[in-house]
Amino acid sequence: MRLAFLGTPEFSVVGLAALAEAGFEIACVYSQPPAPRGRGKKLAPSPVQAFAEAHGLAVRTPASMRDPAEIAAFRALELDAAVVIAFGQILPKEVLEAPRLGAFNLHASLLPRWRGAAPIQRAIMAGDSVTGVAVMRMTEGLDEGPTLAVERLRIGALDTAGTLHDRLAAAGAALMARTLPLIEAGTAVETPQPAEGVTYAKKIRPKETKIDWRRPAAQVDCRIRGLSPSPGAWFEAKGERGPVRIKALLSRVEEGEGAPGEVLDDRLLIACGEGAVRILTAQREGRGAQGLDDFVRGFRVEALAA
RNA sequence: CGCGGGGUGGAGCAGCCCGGUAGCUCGUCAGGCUCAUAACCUGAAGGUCAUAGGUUCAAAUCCUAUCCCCGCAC
Repeated sequence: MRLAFLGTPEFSVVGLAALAEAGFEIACVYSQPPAPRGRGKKLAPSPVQAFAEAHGLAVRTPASMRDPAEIAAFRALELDAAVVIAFGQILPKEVLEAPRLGAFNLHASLLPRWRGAAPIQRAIMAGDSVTGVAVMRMTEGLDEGPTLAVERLRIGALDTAGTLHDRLAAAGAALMARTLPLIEAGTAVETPQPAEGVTYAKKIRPKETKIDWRRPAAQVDCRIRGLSPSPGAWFEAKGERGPVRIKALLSRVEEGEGAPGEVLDDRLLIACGEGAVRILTAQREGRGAQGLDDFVRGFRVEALAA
């Protein structure tokens, strides 16, 4: 099968690698153009672009797929199908309809729940116990197309967006690789998404990352794990030279009572609006992530900053 | 040239401002105590203080350059 692959972040790389490995012909890889990333605001290629170049695949990084010249070039590829995994751009109808069989998207949620940008994080933040991956035929609406294959995955109590991301990426990559042949054979069944249960996974905003200890422990815990490892939920503790910003990367709900934000013991047990949360993995500014034992050895949290 | 933090025995940190004996918590090893222990007590091993220069009688500490890690912003 002759494919174009459109994707940008690490999540997409897993899918691209799987398709290449499975022997699909990757006519061209599309990714978002290099953008200033990381420290020093240096221009860096997206993970997908980096992977594609390292593996000798043709890559294009147009600023917009709406560009008529870009659309013409896309048509000229004479594709069987386009595979889109977290590309980061809305694709015009002309692009979706250019490949012989159409364009197919891998989405990391049980559609129609969590359509949109940050489905993995939102699922954990909402306290969902199950999520999944879905292959769907792309239509013009945002993640509204009919699904062709779905796989469910449980969300564990200690799952973070990071661990779940990895499992979903692997499961999704395999699902896509399995489903494409069915699509080509014409045996794949398209199921319209139900009208009920639609939710949207909005992009994570920095404002959402500060921990609000007044919320119930379960919610605080979900937020911590849903935002971990990136961008990370954080709070400020009282340090000798002023407040120290600490990221909570993994937590667990525990018994405990106290005023919200009260430090209940010397092992990062902090009172919430209801119950308490113990932080199991933490990271302070300038340092790497540390497990509870290591963190506590070098930095004692006695009270949170006001 | 975006802003900032950090690299100190195996792990996590303090010491740096105000140069002068290598400190703390833990781990490891040996011994002791104990019915016993991840508990407690005693002792020991283990460090080119990221790297390269410089200043100085003397540098973990001050100056310069380089490498690596991290947070914010993006």
